[in-house]
Amino acid sequence: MIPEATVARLPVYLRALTALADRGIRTCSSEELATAAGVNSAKLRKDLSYLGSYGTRGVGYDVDYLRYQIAREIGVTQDWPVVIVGIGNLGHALANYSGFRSRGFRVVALLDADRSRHQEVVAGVAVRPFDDLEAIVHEHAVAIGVIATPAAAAQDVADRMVACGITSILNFAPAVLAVPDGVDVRKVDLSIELQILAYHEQRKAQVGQAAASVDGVDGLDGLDGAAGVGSGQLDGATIGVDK
Amino acid sequence: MIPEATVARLPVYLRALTALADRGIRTCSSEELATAAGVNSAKLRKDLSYLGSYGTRGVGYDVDYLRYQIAREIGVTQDWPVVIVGIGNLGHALANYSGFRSRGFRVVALLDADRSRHQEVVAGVAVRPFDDLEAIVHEHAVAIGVIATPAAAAQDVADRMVACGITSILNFAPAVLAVPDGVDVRKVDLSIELQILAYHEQRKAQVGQAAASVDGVDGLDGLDGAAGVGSGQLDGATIGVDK
DNA sequence: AGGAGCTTGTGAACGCGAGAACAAAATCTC
DNA sequence: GAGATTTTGTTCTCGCGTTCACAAGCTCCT
Ligand SMILES: NC(=O)c1ccc[n+]([C@@H]2O[C@H](COP(=O)([O-])OP(=O)(O)OC[C@H]3O[C@@H](n4cnc5c(N)ncnc54)[C@H](O)[C@@H]3O)[C@@H](O)[C@H]2O)c1
Ligand SMILES: NC(=O)c1ccc[n+]([C@@H]2O[C@H](COP(=O)([O-])OP(=O)(O)OC[C@H]3O[C@@H](n4cnc5c(N)ncnc54)[C@H](O)[C@@H]3O)[C@@H](O)[C@H]2O)c1
Repeated sequence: MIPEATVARLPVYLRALTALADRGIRTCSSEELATAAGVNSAKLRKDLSYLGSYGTRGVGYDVDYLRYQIAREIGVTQDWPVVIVGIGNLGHALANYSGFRSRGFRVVALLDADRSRHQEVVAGVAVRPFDDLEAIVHEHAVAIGVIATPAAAAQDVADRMVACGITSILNFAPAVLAVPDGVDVRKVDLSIELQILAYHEQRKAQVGQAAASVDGVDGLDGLDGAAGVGSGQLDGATIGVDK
Repeated sequence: MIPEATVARLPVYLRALTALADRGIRTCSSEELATAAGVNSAKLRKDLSYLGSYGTRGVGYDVDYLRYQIAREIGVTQDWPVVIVGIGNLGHALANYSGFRSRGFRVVALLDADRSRHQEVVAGVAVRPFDDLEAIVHEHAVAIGVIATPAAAAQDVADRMVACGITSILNFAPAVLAVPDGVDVRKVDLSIELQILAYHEQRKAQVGQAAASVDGVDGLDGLDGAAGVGSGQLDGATIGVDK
């Protein structure tokens, strides 16, 4: 129903609205909200129009009301239980991350295959054996799992998650996961982000060099609009399994 | 020159090729590589065609040769110096992450505004005062900066980075950064990823409910293809500043 | 050497998202 | 209360990315 690109921006709007509300602002125009969210106002209005007509012409949007509507549409008015698997460097950071709870997610369990970690308590939650996964998923009706294990273990963990009934996975391991239809996978991949930056960085350097060697000394004048403009942030799909 | 969507997938291909090489495979078809990378083979071939004709018809691609060509195109045959600012929970994990060095990036400095952290050494790199940023950037010719501070500090840190000459920023803070033209910003936002999953999760639940109430008892049979299919992973642009 | 069998590289069609532009609706002014 | 002003919601167009389908080209076998 709602385009995927719009769904990806709704959380940004939600955050911007929360920031406005925190500053005591009760009403805002599409222009203001768009600036706060880092998009242009036409796109913002079109995105919001998919949810319904929650604005008032000539006035703008009621911050709290719009916030609630977006939150409801995304589904973060309720609390989502989440399990994190792989409590190493990254898993610890995630477990300690306060942004989870404040945005509608609750870490109900931390799981790790390494026995020596089972004594530990991170952010008030005990680290438990990976084999407890099924019991926990059933007990708390967990639908969302986070994978922070090494890449080699990621597919196994995903398979186990799916077998337990988890239908949404956030994967931090640099591995391509195969999952059945109906299971969503999103990946967060630091190295890929850096490599994309490196690519553009290299191009800037090349253009600079070429301009310098053509113009003579200082090829930096005409570059402002030429380098790194207009490129969006979009990643390849990793959802479902392709046939 | 190369479409942005393709640039974002090249690192995935690179990783898949490395995995194949590690398994001793010297040659692969577009079909095999596409499967390993989680995309379809037509897209893979088109992506690779932007780099040149590095395959052999009837045979496929030489794994090592293609790997080198992609690495060269991305710019990871050279080493990129990187600074990380904000050595808290997440900053520690990033500093300890070995995937950096193995993929063409070298952490040359860890910076934090908090004095009490300046004694610390993480993964062999000392945590230094944030004010050392300029000296470090100049000394090591740093072009890429990583922000792992709280959201409130992110814009300040970005401004300082840009002032020092950094032209690529990877931002982990949940904040919209405004930067001048010519500076690339990519964001990694955990909460947004989770919220996108929550949205789809909620929709699955709604469809399940509707089907159950219409079909009578068990509405789960016909759902396989209906829920969470074909949705890609793409995020709103955060590059450059919009006017 | 020549044909059969693969596999790549690309032209063309299609669908989706971005952005501009405008009409509809609310408030404000007098 | 009527017109001016502001701001939303929507239509339309353009461009990009994905996918299909096939011709071009390489190898192997006979
Ligand atoms: N550290 C980072 O900043 C960072 C950044 C980007 C990506 N990553 C990726 O995130 C993942 C985790 O990184 P890390 O630095 O925390 O690694 P880590 O080695 O510190 O932690 C991995 C944890 O997973 C556990 N584990 C291993 N196999 C398991 C299994 N089958 N089931 C359950 N738990 C298992 C290990 O016991 C360990 O505690 C890796 O795939 C890494 O590539 C990490
Ligand atoms: N921890 C996570 O798993 C996680 C996940 C997603 C996003 N994030 C985001 O990443 C950021 C860091 O998270 P964290 O959990 O590591 O927070 P943290 O509070 O543990 O660490 C933040 C660090 O930044 C330092 N800092 C603050 N202001 C600074 C400044 N102006 N200059 C330099 N350093 C400064 C602080 O001293 C601290 O060491 C936050 O914006 C958070 O929202 C964290």
